[in-house]
Amino acid sequence: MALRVYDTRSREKRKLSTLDDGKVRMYVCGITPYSPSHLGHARCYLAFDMVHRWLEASGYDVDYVQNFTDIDDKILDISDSEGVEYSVVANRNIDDYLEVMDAMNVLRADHYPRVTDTIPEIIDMVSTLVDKGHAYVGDDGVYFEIDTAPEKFGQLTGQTLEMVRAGAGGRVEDTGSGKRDHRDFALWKRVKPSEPSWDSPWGAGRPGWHIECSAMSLKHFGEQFDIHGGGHDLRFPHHEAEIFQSECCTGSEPVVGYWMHNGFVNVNGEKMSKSLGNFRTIRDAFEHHAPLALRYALLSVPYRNPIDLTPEFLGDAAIHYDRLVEAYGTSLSSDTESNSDLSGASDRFTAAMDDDFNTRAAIIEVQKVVASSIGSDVAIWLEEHAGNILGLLPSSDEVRSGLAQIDSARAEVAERVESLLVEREAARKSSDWGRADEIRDELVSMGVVVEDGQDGPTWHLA
RNA sequence: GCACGGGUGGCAGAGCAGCUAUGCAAUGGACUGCAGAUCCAUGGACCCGGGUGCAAAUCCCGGCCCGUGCUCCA
Repeated sequence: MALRVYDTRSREKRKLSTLDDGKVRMYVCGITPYSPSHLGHARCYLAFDMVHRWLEASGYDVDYVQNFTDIDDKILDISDSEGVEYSVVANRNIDDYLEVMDAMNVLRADHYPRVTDTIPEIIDMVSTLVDKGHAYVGDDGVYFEIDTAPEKFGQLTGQTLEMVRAGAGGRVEDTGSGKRDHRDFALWKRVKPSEPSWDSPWGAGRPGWHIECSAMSLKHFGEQFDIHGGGHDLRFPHHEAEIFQSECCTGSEPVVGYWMHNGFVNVNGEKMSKSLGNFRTIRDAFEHHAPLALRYALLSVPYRNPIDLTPEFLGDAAIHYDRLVEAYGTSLSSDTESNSDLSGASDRFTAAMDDDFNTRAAIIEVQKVVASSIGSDVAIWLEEHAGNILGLLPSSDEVRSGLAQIDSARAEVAERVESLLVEREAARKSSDWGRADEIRDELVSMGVVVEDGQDGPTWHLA
């Protein structure tokens, strides 16, 4: 039994083997905070939160770094139009991000470095690349020269230099004017005096898009680390650019042991994007779905597969989530054991998670336990597996206080309900269905649902 | 065009050589004044064509179709 992780670079699941035994250094590309977080972000950071939790549950000491790209063209566009500092826009959206992630039980990373706090390290890295001949200074910035390390090209996407040359077509002219080759990419962009900028040996400017991740991972982890995560779309060019920058700077390779990429979110079968008008923020989704029900939905498909968030899919997840919480609550207040085979469920759960974090298969084990048993041992099992590992449960205190609230709400109406039910049973006995249904309607209007069973009626709050 | 990932029952979605996936929906039954809930049971699938195996959704070859990427993107 060993954890196997799919690595985009080698295109296979490999047994996890880390640089230091028992320790995992994990870097995940964070957000560019130019807008409120959307469902694609939810999928990505929920996936890596799950990875984080499973690694720790498996006994690893995890050092988890996730950056904020807090200076960028889109942030500047927004701050210009609002007439505020770029940091106002960035901080507002970072706060939004952390809030919605907290609501979905995402554990905090150990470090959230920002580009604007990493400028000296970025400048050092660019300087080294220039000194080593991997980068050159053009008239509008500093560029990495792909032809100095062509063997590193295509490690994550399988593309060759020729393919990208052919495929880029008309877009070539739009990219930096100082490039010698369109496949080269910017390390440092010289900017207009009116824009926020930092001094550098190449003039005032700001970092290119890819360099911050290389600089931050080098700063926090050193020359090599174990897991690098991010969205599927970042494989090229962003992550391939990181390989160039990091490995050419330090000379150590591979910079990353396992490249992990999560699949995309579709909405009703279409890729979620602003141009299609089906772009949804996490906050909007909270209007219709409990944060943890949303988490349930997003974890119920293996992280590498695309996921289509249709109303039916989200509705199913909400049903399962409610059942899970109910079973947990009932089990919490039980003082007898279920006598069911929980160790078999544990084994299958572990095997599923060890197989490249197959949360779908793991959740099925949770569903089976939820469906089949109630007991104090079930409460403990659910708390560990559905709660601590998958992060799908509110805390036991929250569940208990939720139950207590329901109890007190029940107690408030209990007397009235019981007397109405007595009256209704009398009506039913004399086959006065009109009167019986009238009383049931009255109870419904009080928010009480009546269910007739073999041993007489039972009721609960809607 | 090139690269990568896919095509599984009504729907969603695992499995990736042999053993009921699962959930929702459906059907039959129990219960039932009606409703609801619950319980039991049942049917139903692996894109097409070849190949290798005792055995193929699962491996190989060839098609067809879909998604994503190819310098905004998690």
